[in-house]
Amino acid sequence: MQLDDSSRITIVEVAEYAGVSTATVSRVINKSGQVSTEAATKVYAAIDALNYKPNAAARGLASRRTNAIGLLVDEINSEFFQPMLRGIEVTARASGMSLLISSTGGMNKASPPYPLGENNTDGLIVFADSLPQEELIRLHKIGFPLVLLHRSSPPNFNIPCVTVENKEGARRMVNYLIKERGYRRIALLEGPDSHEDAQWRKLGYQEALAAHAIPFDPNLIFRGGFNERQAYTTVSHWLEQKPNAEVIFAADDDSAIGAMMALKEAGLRIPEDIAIVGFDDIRLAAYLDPPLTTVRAPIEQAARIAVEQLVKVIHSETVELITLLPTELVIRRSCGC
Amino acid sequence: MQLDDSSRITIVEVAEYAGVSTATVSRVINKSGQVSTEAATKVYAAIDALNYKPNAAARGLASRRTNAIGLLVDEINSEFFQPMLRGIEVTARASGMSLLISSTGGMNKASPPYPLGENNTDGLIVFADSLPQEELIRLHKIGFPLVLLHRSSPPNFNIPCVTVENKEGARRMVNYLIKERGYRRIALLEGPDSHEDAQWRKLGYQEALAAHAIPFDPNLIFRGGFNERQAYTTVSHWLEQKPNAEVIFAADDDSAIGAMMALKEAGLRIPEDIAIVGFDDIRLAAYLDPPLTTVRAPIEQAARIAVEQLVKVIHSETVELITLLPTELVIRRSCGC
DNA sequence: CTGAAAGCGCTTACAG
DNA sequence: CTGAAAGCGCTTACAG
Repeated sequence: MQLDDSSRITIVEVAEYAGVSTATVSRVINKSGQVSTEAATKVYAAIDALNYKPNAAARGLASRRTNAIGLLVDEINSEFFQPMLRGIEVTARASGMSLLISSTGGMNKASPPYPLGENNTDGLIVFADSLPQEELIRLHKIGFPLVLLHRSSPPNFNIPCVTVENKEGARRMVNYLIKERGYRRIALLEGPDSHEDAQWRKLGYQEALAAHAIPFDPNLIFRGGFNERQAYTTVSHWLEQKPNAEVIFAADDDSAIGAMMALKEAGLRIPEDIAIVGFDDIRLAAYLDPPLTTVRAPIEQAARIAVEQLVKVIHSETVELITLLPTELVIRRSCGC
Repeated sequence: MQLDDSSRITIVEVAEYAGVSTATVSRVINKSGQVSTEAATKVYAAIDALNYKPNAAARGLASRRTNAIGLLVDEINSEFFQPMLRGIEVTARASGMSLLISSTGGMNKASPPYPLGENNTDGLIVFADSLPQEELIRLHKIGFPLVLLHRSSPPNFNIPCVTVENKEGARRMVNYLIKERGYRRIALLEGPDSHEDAQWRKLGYQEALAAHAIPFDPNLIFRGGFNERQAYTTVSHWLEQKPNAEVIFAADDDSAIGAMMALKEAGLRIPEDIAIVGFDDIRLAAYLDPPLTTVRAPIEQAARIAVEQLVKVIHSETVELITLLPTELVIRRSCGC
């Protein structure tokens, strides 16, 4: 279906209607350069009368700016993304930038082409492991604005990143389980190795154990994959071996949900027979039976800040290289409180 | 921060490197027109060697296509959006289209400019009430590809739409409450008037009552606003007047959650003192206490189909004018079963 | 099958 | 404060 060409209004028509040059129209639209009030008034009137809308592609080509930022994620596969996408969309729009969203989930992430980059955006928010390190470095080297979300910069490259206090949150949670609840056999349902949130949370778990002189036991580490289904399967199999953990620390709430389902199916009572805690505090966490003790992560806020930083980088302003947002323990009944 | 200009590879460099014209390079990239295998091989080699990426703005300007589709929503404010955004992103990428997402939530929706339209996309998915009817009609009149999601076409304009069987789902739910559960005083916690899902669901409610000769009682209609907080407030106030409804039909699961909270706070047992049901079957519904009886809506599937249709419209293919996806009763304990 | 050239609709030095 | 003109990096008739 072709657009009705007769209705295509360009800057030329506006200029003619207003009796000025296209350069002046451009200056008025972009509020760039000096324009007399008189000329500006005529231009605004013309724009209104003709219902003119600048062509984004032409602007982009001429100015070498797209006025768009991109968000790259792996896959929109959990509740986690609702607050994140909301924060990004709201802030992008408030900054006057268009927002392009794409995922690299289906493709071979190791090699190009990637859907978003220097040819179609002014800058990119890269979530977690949605892009390989080499591509990050390539983009950064050509001076392309980049902000990492829930991931830190490759060493020596200083790409700004925004994330939450994963290690500290996990450390505090495990510390709480040991000190306040008296648990010593704490299983970890860990996230994917490729996901930095998972790595930091595991580290926090290990540090807390060490601080209490509890030896790290590899037999208490299991794959939850930040994924309900995988956690369910893992925990179901695990239970067949009569494990003697007192509590499961699920590295995110999604895997906690899967684990809880497996525990219940095995006839175990939570938290009497085995306790469980999660991480993130997604909306569902408070509604589980029993309600899930977890670590609250400010997901929407991190997303907002990432966009604000990206806009600054695009404008060549300086930004924090590392933004670490505090997390907070949320004690509910699943840990035996 | 300026991109390193020396690294800017254009189609001209590729053509020189390959020893062909830019027209040939363009034909290879776009697989348009005839190109000898020999020439194509050289071009591919050049693209690889130079790490060339076509400039999206230039392509858009020259071809008058942006290769992008837009999604317009009101506000990304509930879990509902996770499956919807996922469905749209996945299908857009599978179709080789970029995806622009924006919301009209903060702005005065009645008047332009709108963030997405004919100047920056090849077509638009318009969700619910994110755009006023006049803008829809304006876009459609200039031949701009449009698909409506969870909303039907303005009369006489035949804009393709994709939605779920709201009326039928609501009708079946209320019918079930009357016939199987014996309820007769059924309160409706309705959604926003501006949201078509809300209108159809109310209609289904009314039809089911009529079919059983139960008079429609305006005193049993309350505003839930498709919103947990609003539903909570509404139901809390309502309870102060000692209402005698036997069951609440919340027009979506979010408002059902708010209502349940208000009921519990008032010391009412669900479903013994008052039953409740919802609509949508968001993930949380199954985890509520008691688990929520609701109507399952295929949200992700509707989103996928909408994008597929939009791509067809962009390619001037014919599509269904109305796609109505079936909904399904999901019986859980909140209705007294 | 291929290339020269016009043109897409803007922005931006440059000159005045 | 204003305009003429070049140019952004592609695509696409057109001619061969």
